[in-house]
Amino acid sequence: MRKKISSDQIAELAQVSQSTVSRAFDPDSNVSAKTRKKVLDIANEFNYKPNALARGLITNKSKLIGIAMKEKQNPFYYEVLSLFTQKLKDHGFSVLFVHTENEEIQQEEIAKFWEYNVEAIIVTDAFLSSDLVKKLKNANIPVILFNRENEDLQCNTVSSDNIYASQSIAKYFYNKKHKKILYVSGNHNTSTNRDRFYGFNSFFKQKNEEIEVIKGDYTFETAYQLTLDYLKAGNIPDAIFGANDITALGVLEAVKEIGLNIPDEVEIIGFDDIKMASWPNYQLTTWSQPLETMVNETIKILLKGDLNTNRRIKIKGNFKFRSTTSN
Amino acid sequence: MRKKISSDQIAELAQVSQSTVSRAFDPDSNVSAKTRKKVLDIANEFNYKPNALARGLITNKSKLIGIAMKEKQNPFYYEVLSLFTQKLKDHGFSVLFVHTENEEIQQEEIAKFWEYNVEAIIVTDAFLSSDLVKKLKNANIPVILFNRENEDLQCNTVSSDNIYASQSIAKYFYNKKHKKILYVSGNHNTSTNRDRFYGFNSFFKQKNEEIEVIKGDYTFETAYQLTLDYLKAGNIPDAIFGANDITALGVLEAVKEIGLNIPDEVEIIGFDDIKMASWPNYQLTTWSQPLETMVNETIKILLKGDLNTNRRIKIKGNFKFRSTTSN
DNA sequence: CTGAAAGCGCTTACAG
DNA sequence: CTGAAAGCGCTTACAG
Repeated sequence: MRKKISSDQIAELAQVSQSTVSRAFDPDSNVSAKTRKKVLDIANEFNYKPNALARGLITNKSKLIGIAMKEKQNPFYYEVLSLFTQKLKDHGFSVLFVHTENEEIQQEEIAKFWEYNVEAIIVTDAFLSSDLVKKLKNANIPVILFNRENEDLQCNTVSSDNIYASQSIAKYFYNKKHKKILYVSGNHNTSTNRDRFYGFNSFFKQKNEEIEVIKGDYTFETAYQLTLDYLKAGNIPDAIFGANDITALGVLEAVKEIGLNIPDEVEIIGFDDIKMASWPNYQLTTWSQPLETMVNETIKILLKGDLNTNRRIKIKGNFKFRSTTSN
Repeated sequence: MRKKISSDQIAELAQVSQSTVSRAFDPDSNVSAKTRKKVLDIANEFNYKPNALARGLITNKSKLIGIAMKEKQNPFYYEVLSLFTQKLKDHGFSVLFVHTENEEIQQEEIAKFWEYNVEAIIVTDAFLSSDLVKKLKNANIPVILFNRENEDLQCNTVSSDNIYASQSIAKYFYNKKHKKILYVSGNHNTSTNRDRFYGFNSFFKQKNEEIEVIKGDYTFETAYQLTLDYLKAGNIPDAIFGANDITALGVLEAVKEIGLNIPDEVEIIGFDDIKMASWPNYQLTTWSQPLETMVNETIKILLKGDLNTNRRIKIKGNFKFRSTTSN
């Protein structure tokens, strides 16, 4: 098994020192144009590329970012992953990816991130114990929570402003003079659900109105089944807020099945604005998360590399009106 | 900015040599139980973990696998990614992930894999030029194509047996005595579409029957729109094969919208068996790809690390009957 | 079972 | 602008 070619060999072929080969690959290094061209040409010919492992070792910058994601069959997070890999690449970072199962990420799940000396860990739709965050901080690995918040955690956080969003949705329903309002929730142990419920519910509380709640889990199946049961029991809401799009789509199908007219008899609003929301058969009105801005803000924090900040960045989204509301 | 603790420092704390610290972390190394415990305890106390970059450099084994994926809003491939990261972890590998845009992956898109010395590259739902494959082979990086095939490419390939599958679907429709058969295709430049069309079409050719074709692109929207146009033009097929589930779901919605009864007037079969296919509102009959087996086979090849094989592994799937067929 | 030492392939002061 | 040399943090023959 032949080994890959190294800078030593390129140096010999180009008749320069190994340091010069190294410099030729660094645009900021002072190398004469002629020498650089010679080196790069030969490197190209032999398909030489600097070994990132060696580089990472000596510079103590792995140029690696760990992304841990708890997949929940929610396409939203795959859009997140795609966006991150693309944008991070623009900054010279590569992505070490790990899939996690639990809402709270365990140390062993991200141990590899540690070993590979990642420059930051982005945790998407899950969180970690404050103990783990502390350990990581000691090891000089900043953690950024994406779309999860936790007051106790000493780390940076980027999410959309869930309370503002759900209040806006509540306000929309309120102005429509809807009386029977239903919230179909997401997982109870998530900050997103907590905030969306809080914003939505507190708005109506203020107006002295009660809302009804179905406890979902951010999946289509649960939302569909429980909403169907609810409707079959004779409950006819005027307006339904599904805690995420997948949930709202489950709601939508249940309402359709019962034969209620959407949006005339029931208005439905989701959250996320995943691609499916715009499918012709759904045309779901939803709250659009400003994904691109969120990703950009995350990368901004990461580029600063400031470990001791504890920022809580919340980004406002906006309505995306389609045909499950009448406006 | 404090640096991470190294084996040197652990050695000093444990009053052993640095080599002994290293050995303590290798279960196959001969270290007395007592020494190992002492070292590991101290390592644990100080959150020391061997630096994978340094290890990769000296062993010339990065324990990194590159996965390149062309996302196509097809949830199937996210299940693939999840499965791979989980199973590879069991073998001590970590995943460098990259998202690509084009059907044919460019060198610069996977240059990072090269630099990080990945032990293999898994390409999912896309392919590479034979030139690139050759270069990678020279650099000692095996490529495994997952769910794409290409006769010209000198690399290993793992996919489900698309021809067998589509022939089985054709046979199913044929035995039902369906006359007007429609195939809604995927992208024409993919091997999956080529094989699925070939298997399906050739079966009917043999029986001297013609099928009709709509040119889709593996997306819901296109399948929905074109099928709707087709139906509105007065075409009423007895049976439709959608080249993947997302396509079949688009077809399903179009057929529903026209008001045809499924499965009595029209039978529909998809391909993949994504989670959505089993959603209560769809209940799509489909051809189930044996995902787990496919992933296992891929990892098997990878563990062998045999660069010069050129295997074409095809795995047979099976029907998953739901309510878009009557049987 | 343990230690001293070489070396993986780079980057980067230092010197000229 | 260029080269010689040190060193990043490991693994692994080699010797004892």
